[in-house]
Amino acid sequence: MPQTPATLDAVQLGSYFALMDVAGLLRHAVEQQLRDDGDLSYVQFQLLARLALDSPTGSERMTDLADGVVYSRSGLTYQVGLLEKVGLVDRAPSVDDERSVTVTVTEAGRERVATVIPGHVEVVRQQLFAVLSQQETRALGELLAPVREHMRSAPPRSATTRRRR
Amino acid sequence: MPQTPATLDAVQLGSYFALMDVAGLLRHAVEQQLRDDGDLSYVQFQLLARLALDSPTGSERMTDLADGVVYSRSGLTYQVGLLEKVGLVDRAPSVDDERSVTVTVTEAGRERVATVIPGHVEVVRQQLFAVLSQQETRALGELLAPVREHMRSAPPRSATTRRRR
DNA sequence: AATAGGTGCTTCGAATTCGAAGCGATAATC
DNA sequence: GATTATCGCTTCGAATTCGAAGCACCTATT
Repeated sequence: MPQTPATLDAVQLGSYFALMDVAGLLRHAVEQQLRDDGDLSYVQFQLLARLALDSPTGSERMTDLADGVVYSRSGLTYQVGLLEKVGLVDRAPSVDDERSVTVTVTEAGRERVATVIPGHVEVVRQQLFAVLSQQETRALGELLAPVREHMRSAPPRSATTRRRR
Repeated sequence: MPQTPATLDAVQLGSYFALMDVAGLLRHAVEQQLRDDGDLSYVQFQLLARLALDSPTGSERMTDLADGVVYSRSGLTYQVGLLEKVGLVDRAPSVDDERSVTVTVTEAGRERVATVIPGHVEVVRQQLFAVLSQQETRALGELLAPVREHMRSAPPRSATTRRRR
């Protein structure tokens, strides 16, 4: 295999670091806005948004939520517990499988998402899209979409290709 | 201002989520490799790499380190403390300013970085660059570099543009 | 239909994270 | 040059995170 040197060239390094930095900075900015405007963590927002905006029924099983978000099961239990405590979601055993727990957004949960969205969008626009043209935005998405597919197909929690020591 | 609706179009949303997802998944993969191969967290690796590879002297002030990494001061104190405890860095008061602390990589620290780098590079290549052509890799970097500049210039920890409630 | 194994979620303890408050050291102002 | 503000770092407590272990339920094998 001649084409796999143990180095990243300068272009690759630059892209890699830029990606990680941008995501980190964006996440910080977004988290602060969510905290200020709606008293939500990024994860909580993701969960609520997924339930309120993506799910037709407003409900999902814990496992499906965990798979959507990049997140551990136990962490999910914790965050959903917090959301339930403040009345933004309900939790109930699934009808067809007693093990499963179905999480459902409450009306208050939907309202909270609606409250937070405008500021959220505004931050993302200012931080990320302010410096990207429409074409560049499209290009970015088209570059990253297949990468995401690729990464999701190779589960990150167990696959390091090989493990030494 | 007619060009600032409180919405992100589908293309923007897709790019935004793809970016956050990819970065999150990549970070997971990388953290696992670092843990397995060198018993380092991602932050610790960033710190060591910056000292060992980017700094001519192998030293930096705590504040400069914190600014380079996206990280809180107290978190930095904690992690540098861990690194010092295992002998990968030294910590000493600065000569010119008694308040400052100068952190320096030790020889062991340099070796640790060297140990971890090949696997690290391999993970990044497999997760990220396996699905990107050379041109695409370049394009990604060129898209993100100005974004990073923009974000760094507007400090994320204090600027939410405006805060309600 | 009994047993063995797999699934879905939670509990637990340890580690990591942050912001606020605190402490000396330095800089700025008068 | 004394006082006041600022800076650089650490300590502290609270919150969040994870993986491992545990528990209840479901599925497959016989």
